[in-house]
Amino acid sequence: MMFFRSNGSTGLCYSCPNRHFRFCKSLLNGSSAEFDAHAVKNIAVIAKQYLYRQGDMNNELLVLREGWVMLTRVSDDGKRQVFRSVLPGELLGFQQHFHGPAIYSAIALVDSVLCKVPNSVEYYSTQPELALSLATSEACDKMLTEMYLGNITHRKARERIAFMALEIYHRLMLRGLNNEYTIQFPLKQEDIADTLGLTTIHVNRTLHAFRDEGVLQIHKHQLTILDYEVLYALAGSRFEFGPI
Amino acid sequence: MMFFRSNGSTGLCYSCPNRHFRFCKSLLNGSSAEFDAHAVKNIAVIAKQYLYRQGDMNNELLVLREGWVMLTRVSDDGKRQVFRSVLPGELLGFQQHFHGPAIYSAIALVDSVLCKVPNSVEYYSTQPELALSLATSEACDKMLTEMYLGNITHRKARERIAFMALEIYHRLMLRGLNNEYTIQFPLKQEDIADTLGLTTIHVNRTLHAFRDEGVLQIHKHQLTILDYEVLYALAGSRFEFGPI
DNA sequence: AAAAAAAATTAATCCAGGTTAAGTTTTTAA
DNA sequence: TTAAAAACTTAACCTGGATTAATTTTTTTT
Repeated sequence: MMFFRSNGSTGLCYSCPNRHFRFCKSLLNGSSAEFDAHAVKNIAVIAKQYLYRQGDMNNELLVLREGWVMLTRVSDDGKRQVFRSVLPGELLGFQQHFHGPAIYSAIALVDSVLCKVPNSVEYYSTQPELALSLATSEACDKMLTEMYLGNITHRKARERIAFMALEIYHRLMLRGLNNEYTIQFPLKQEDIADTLGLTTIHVNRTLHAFRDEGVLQIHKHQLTILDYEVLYALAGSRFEFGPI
Repeated sequence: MMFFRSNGSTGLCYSCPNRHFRFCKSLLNGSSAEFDAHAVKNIAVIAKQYLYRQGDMNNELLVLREGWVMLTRVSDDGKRQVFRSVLPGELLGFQQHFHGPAIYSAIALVDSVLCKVPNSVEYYSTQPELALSLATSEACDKMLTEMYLGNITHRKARERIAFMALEIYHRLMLRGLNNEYTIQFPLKQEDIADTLGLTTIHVNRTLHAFRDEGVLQIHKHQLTILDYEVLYALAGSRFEFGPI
């Protein structure tokens, strides 16, 4: 774990903004004496650090406490696929085989803090509520991936970008991480391109058009929705069937 | 459940070809007295019947025993997305909210038999191993969806079709449902198109080219791989990181 | 503060796959 | 057994976005 710069502090679940959501809620609600919320290990990473890389074994199971993590995979032919962004409160690192190789890399895009959670079959085999929470978390990720699949398949560049912007805005808004119509947005044009199956050049062209039209603006790592109605019409309200 | 034609028989898990795999294995291994493997309700559907439709509430949780089920969703703009095929032994119908609306429709492409499995939070809250099996099942679906996302994003029509053919062949082979290099293949060209984000016309063109080149052939609902090496090279071995 | 690297921008050309518009064949229903 | 519907096929043309090739701006490192 040489990539991590641990701040050494014990967890502070009881004051964590994520404590009422998703996996954290189940962890804290559990009647288990085995899990001590005060003993959650915080892990701090700085921007551009990898949490793990595709192929790595024995990964941790983590919840993102604050920051922004992006999941990417480079295929044989050298092309990079960005799968999705992991936002605060979301689980990271669960897969079919607990200790099998990771199929994608996880990179922190900004300084981030993550919390280590139990990651053994044995542990979850005694905690049905937590195991079910794992299942729910996976179902949410699956649904998000399916939404992107449906968005990219058959749709044009403008619609794809509109969808992606609204989807991320929506997901951050549910966490109260927006400021009116503005959000922090650490993704580069290349990241957007590799998420949506476009070239950087075409993403640039399209973003320019959106700015000229007063629809959407990305400037200095801030994304601002200038015309929600137009963006919504372009996105096709697909993002609304997403996970809660 | 008026769509279903139940054969009324009790389940025969102990002679089911799926009993050693995935969710079924966990069901049967469970020491719970609550689940009686002899009481599994079989549900038979004929080809072209919907198991449920997008928007339906209170869906069953099902395992496909035999046959072929396809998951599709029609979006606002009338376009249809095919998400994936569900093959024997796979779980069907789990989602974030047990009794929320289905986000896609499930249709049987051939006469099929499904088994009803427990579908209440309460049940899984007492069965940690089963809950964990749900999580694993969702992780597998998620990985498959991610594979398709990576395949479709940035790749050309020939590669997409090669990938899809090999992926399905591979998944059926693991179940022993192949005959040498031939599999039963109930998908229409339109289904392939709606899976991969292509037009029916271009799928037709490409399949013709594959047949002329001696790579792949689909005829009378049978898919035959004529040149595995070439297909494998086109697919980019992406399908190998899939679920087991 | 200067140098180097990364990211964003702009323009010109090109092509994979979409669109439109017929066919033809196969399957299903009457 | 025939009629109708669904699925498949073929061809001509067109366009959204890829490719190639610079240049400029911003960010990071020294």
